[in-house]
Amino acid sequence: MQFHNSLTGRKEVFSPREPGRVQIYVCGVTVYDRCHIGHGRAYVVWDTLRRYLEWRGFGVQYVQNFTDIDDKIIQRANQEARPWQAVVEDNIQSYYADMALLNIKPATLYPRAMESVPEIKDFISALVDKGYAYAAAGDVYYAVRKFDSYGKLSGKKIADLEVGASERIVQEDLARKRDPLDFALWKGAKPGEPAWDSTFGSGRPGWHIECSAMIAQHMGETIDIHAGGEDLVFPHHENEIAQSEALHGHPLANLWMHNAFVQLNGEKMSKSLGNFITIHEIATKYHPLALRLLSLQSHYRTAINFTDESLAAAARSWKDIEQVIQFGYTQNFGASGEYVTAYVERFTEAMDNDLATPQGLAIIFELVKQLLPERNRLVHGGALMLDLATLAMLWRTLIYLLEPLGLVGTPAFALEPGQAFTENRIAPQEIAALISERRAAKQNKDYATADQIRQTLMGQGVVLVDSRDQTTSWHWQD
RNA sequence: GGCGGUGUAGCCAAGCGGUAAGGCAGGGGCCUGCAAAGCCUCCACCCCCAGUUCAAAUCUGGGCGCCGCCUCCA
Repeated sequence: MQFHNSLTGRKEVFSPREPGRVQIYVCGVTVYDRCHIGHGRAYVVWDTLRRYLEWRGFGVQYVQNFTDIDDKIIQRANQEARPWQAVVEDNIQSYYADMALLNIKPATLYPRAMESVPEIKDFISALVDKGYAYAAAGDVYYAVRKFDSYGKLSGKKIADLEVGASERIVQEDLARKRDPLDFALWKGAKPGEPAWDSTFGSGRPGWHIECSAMIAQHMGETIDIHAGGEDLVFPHHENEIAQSEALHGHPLANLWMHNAFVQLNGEKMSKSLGNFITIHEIATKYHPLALRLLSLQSHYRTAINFTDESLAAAARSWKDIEQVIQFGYTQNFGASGEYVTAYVERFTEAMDNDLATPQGLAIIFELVKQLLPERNRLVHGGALMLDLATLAMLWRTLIYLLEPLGLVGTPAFALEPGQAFTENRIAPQEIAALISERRAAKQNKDYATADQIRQTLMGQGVVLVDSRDQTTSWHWQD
């Protein structure tokens, strides 16, 4: 099993520190707003990593934080004229709901930064004691130049950074910092903002220190995998490394993995740019697993350009998979039994190669392509081409392979997809009446009337299927 | 400007030196009163130029385009 390590820039054989056990930490969201489809892609990717490792037999500790204090949260609370805690709580609940839509397994632990303030303060004190950090007028800064390997993750050199930093420096911060590159570990309290007491004075933690402190608190000094969005490589993850490795003297994580972004019209989608579509919004129009499928159709290190066309295509593909899944359940093919090992081997080989989900999905579609026509033959009254035992084995293999991709199971849907269309459906008795009316018309060779009835029902989402034996069956369009 | 990534059909995408997987969309045919479903079938000068090689989408060199990071951001 190989994964791409951002630290070395190449694929490496994966070997956890303890055999059979993997610790993964993923940087979570700052909870001042709802999640957009970019967040969805990111967490689908890391959930798939987690599921795949579990599928391969590892025990996985998956920890993902919430940043629950920050300038934007304070700003949002002021706008909405309510406590920052309320903004945080609402958005965390929305986060859980949105992730459930995408069939993302709950993390082992969701630590919140504000629950770890004591640990954060201790961490900062220890860095000060070791000479890596210094207090300045109520703030505490990390002295970047003290950490020799600063820049090793992002490939940046201190000399290159100086230019950028000096151009954008905020004058009042510069006055306190010994060096423009230094970053805040503790921010001195400002009037009217939430603050916590500390030996450095009243204030709140900087963003980067949260993750370092919470990883140490909940997972240990070195973990197997640290993951997050590629935008976090610099400065966030670089700073985490500087903090944790300066204090502990050994690697924070052996493997660093980063997901590429979702673009909208060729441009980065982000809260800052304001060009985002929320997961919630998508789920009212499409089955949310179509979004999961779309995310997995691209490799996690490749940008996805999100368009209506690509989502619509994914929705059609998802419908095929969904129909095949349903087919097996109605046929009672059973979840246990033999698999077609050739498919399992090819799937495993693809996924072992840096989580190559597009190739994994190609194998999924090979199975779907065999099963779907059989399902359709059955629905439309034709005879099956394959025997049931073979179909059952193919179906079981499909279900088995869909599991690590998170495309099967029972997602806790907060919204019923397509609910708007199902509420006012035509009654089956009415359909039956129209079918017999149409049969009479057909017998009289009144095809105009027959076609009109077909059209009418089609408008109601009902598809009529004529069989050779003069009978007509029907099913919902979706 | 520095660092990183990427460029394969209308769209997504595989490919890791041996003559272009798979999916979506689309075209044609058989079947059908019309449909649906099924079956058959069609659909790529691999960003450009120059090398290496018997052989290159794949390797080397040089261009060009797009994206990201360098500032809060998955």
